[in-house]
Amino acid sequence: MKLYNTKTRSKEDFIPLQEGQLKLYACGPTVYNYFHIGNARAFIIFDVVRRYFEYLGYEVSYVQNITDIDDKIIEQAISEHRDFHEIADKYATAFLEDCAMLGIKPPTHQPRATHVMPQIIALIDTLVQKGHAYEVDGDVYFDTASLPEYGSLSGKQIEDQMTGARVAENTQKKHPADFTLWKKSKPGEPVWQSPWGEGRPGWHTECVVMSQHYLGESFDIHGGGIDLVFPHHENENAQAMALTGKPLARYWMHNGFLNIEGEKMSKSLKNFFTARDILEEYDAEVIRFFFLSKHYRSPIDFTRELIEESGKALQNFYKALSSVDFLSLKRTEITLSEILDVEKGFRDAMDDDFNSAKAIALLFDLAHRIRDARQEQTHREEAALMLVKLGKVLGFFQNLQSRLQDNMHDLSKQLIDLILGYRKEARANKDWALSDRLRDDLLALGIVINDSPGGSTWELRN
RNA sequence: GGCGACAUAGCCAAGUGGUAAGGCAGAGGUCUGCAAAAUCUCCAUCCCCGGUUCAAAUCCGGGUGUCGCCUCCA
Repeated sequence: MKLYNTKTRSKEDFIPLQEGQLKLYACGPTVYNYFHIGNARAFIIFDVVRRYFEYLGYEVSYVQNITDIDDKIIEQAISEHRDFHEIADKYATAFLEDCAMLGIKPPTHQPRATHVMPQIIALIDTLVQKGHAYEVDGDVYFDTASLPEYGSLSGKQIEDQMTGARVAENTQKKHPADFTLWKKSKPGEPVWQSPWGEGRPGWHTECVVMSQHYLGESFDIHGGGIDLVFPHHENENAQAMALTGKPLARYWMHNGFLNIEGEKMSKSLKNFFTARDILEEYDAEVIRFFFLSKHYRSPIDFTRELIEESGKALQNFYKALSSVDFLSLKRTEITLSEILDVEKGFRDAMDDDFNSAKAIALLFDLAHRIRDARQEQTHREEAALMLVKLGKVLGFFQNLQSRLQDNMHDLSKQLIDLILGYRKEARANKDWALSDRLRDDLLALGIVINDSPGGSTWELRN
């Protein structure tokens, strides 16, 4: 298993801290709004990381935070004229709903920042006592100069980067790179009591507290979007280094950005889509296919044409599974070496820094085998079993049964409507013998015809 | 100013030294009363220039182009 580590900018062999166990942390949302389609990409990618490790037999602890106190939430609360708690709850609930819609398996733990406030304050206090943080008039800052390793994750040299960068003047800080750990409250803002007076936590600290609480002071993989490398993850790691002398995580994984029609998604360009918007229009599984058909570290361009293309491509799997009547398969064993080789190829692809695009190509290979009329029946069934097995590792086929049954259901309805069409024609020709025969035959199948002046309808007899 | 990513067929996209996966679209064959479906086959030498090598999409150097980060951001 190799994965690309942002910290070293290279692919490395993955070696877990404890054999057979994966401690994974991926940054969740700040719940000030519905999350957008770019967030969805990250959530789906780390869902697949988690599923793949589980498939490999790892015992996975997957923690994802819900940051429910932050400037943006306060701003949103003001604009909606509501309490910040209500806003945070509203969007946290929406977040969970949307993730479920996307077929994302719930993380092992999903802690909220406001539930760990004593620990956040304790962490900041420790940093102050260790000389890595300082207070100025109710605000507490992390002292980046106190940590020689600061910048090592993102590859930034503090002195260089600040020239020309748009960094707001803050005369309170000792150094422009110093970041806020604790923020003195302004009137009307939510407050917690602290050794530095009433205030609230800055960004970055809650992730350190929550990840270490569930995963230990240093864990295996920390993930998030590429934009989080700096400053968020750099600052998280700095706190951990200052606290324990050890990095927060051994491997840092970051997914690439999502653009819309070739442009950066932004509210001002009016190309900002929430996952909720997209899910109204497209199937979650199609969205997942779209994301996984490209490597997670590459930028991805979101267009309707490409989503629709993904839908067509995905349809191949269902056609194949329908052709073997997958739901009626009794066998579960896969013994054919050719099919097992495909599984090996799938693992090789996924072991290579989660090459899901290559893995999907192997799923098509299976679909192709299933649909190839020249194959022996047994081979087709084994290929179908493997297709579902591997597809599920990527999070596909979660509603396989209803999906395949719905197809059948729709077909039945269409067939009945078709027969009713013939009967209508027969009745128009006063061919009562045929008309009655059609009605009786349908009735024998439990389908009741109701004739009315406006036409005929049908229902199933209970 | 600093840092980084990317550039593969009409489109999307894998591929880090040995002669270009897969998907969408397209073309042709089989099948077929016609059509559709199904199925089979076909469709690129990898942005440009130079270098290393028996051999490069793949390594090195130089261009060109696109995008991103350094400010809240997945």
